[in-house]
Amino acid sequence: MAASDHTTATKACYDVGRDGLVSWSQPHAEAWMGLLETHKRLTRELDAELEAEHGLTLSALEALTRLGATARHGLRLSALASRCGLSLSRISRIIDSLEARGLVERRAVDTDARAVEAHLTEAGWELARRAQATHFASVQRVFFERLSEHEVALLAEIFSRFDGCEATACEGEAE
Amino acid sequence: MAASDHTTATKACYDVGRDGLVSWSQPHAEAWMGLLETHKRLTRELDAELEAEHGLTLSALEALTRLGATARHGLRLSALASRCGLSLSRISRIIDSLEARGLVERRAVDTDARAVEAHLTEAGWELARRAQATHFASVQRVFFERLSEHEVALLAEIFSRFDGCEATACEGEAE
DNA sequence: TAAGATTGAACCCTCAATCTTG
DNA sequence: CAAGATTGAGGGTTCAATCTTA
Repeated sequence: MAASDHTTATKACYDVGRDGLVSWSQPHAEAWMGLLETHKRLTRELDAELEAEHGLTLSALEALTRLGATARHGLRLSALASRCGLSLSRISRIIDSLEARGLVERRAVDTDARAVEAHLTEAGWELARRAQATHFASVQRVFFERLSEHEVALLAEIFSRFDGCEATACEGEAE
Repeated sequence: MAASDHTTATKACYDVGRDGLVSWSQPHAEAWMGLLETHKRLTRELDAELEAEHGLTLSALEALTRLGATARHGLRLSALASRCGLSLSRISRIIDSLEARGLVERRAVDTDARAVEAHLTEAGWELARRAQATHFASVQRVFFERLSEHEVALLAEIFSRFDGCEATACEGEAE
């Protein structure tokens, strides 16, 4: 695997092997691949659990949670999409399915006839709380239990650097 | 958001707010959400770039790379699936599309008539090297450039704890 | 013209069913 | 019967096209 030994150079993160194929130095490979694989493993497990227990997908739970986090338990679809990091198209269909289950309802906005707000119903609010409780316990079990407090803080700091925050997402709209 | 103050208790990672909705303590929220959002952001950017430059998806590049990493530039579909962390079904279709582009070919295995091996063609091998080179540079740009060497090692160590390594994936098959 | 939302097409992925061979 | 592979169905997601309204 012909690892590069000049650990002083911050830039040399990968090498070309004798056969012409590129490969990272070991810690780099493990950090990047580890991010991908850890994400895949954890989200699969959490998603399956959430689906089995509440018939919700991770994205649907996030939508419910974002709605529940606002004062009026409602948000415009476009605002919800941007907060969830999903396309407006996807959010529209997620709301379709939540509405069909009676967890959410669409309401017209009187100040702007183009807009639609999704609002939690009583059932939606109750499911949001129940699902969040079990989901949080699951995340605790599969993720936080393997980390020290110090490491949690470290990860929080590191991931905050990738926060993008691309203009539109940061406009602090009223709730 | 009514944060819990007993930082000595390692277990208290979330609280129930005055309104009944659960929320994590801030560093926990940022660590977990940060993992999800960072993964989403980075893979989207890398995937788009890879698609634009080489017409490959992240998974297709991984398949090509795994094949190129073996001595014979070939692997059984089931072995490839387990190394990529994808379903055999998905791998079969990825190989379909790579084969249609002349990057890979399916070969029968003489010792087991049920098995099929995917082998890199000359064109596939060349694309693998080119795509890897630009992809590695992209990962460097969007990921490693924001991390110190120490942090890379830290992340590698942390993510290794989530390695699952569930029996079948760990049987060191010959290449 | 542009913004908010919806819809159709297409891709990535998994699961279950099927077919073939050990 | 079990293992390797393929195929059909279905869900999650995005993009482009469309419709309505600011």
